[in-house]
Amino acid sequence: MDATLTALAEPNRKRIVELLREGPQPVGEIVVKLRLRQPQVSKHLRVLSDAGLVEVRPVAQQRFYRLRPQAFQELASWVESYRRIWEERMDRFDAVLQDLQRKEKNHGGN
Amino acid sequence: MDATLTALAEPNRKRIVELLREGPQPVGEIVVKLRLRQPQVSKHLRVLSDAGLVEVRPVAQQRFYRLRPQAFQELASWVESYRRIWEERMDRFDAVLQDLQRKEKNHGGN
DNA sequence: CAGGCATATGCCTATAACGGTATATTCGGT
DNA sequence: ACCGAATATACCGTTATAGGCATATGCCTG
Repeated sequence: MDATLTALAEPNRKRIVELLREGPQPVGEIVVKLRLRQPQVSKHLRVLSDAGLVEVRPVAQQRFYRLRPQAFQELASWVESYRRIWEERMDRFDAVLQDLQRKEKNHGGN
Repeated sequence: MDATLTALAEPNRKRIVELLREGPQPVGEIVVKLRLRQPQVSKHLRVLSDAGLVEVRPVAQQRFYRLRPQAFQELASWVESYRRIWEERMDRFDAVLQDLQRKEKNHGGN
């Protein structure tokens, strides 16, 4: 998860990922479509690959990269774990705070 | 979205976010629970705040931070946009590749 | 209004990571 | 076996960012 987030945080890497949504692509095509230098693309793909976000399939001397569904499932379920945050009525901020205050005063703090 | 991902990519920042899942906390409590120095916590909170991931509410000289539901909703829906990736049968990697190859050969490539 | 908390900010240093260019590697075709 | 295409790796310089420490700011209490 950590690696996933780090990988996606880099703008060009995120662009690559978004491009790959269209389907598997060889490195050279990514280079052209995103106007990046080939070595940078290879490096970014390396990071994405280490993070488990993409995988490769060699075809002749080309290497096709595609997204790895599993990584996105995991990311999705991590984000889901925050669902309660926004489903529980969170606009009661002040009420919650007053609660906390009260508890502190009562028994000398947590 | 970019800012969101960058913010979450930093390990200590992610820790803060996960801690805040338990509810709003003043800076000092985060400092203690996560064993970080106060200035770093303030700085990380600044970044999280700029990214819209958290918001503050001052109470006396304390400042309570809490997660901002909206940010997580947006993150969730970004991840959701990848759902088709894993719902479409993606194990047909090779088939897809053969398709691509064919097209290239036929009309001199895209 | 002085003193003390809680938090934020400024400045510095170190390190990680990106981009650039050159080069190595792998594989297919002749 | 050699050559060229596609991709990966190595090395370098630069920059962004995190951590550390000192200090400023805001607010409550006596």
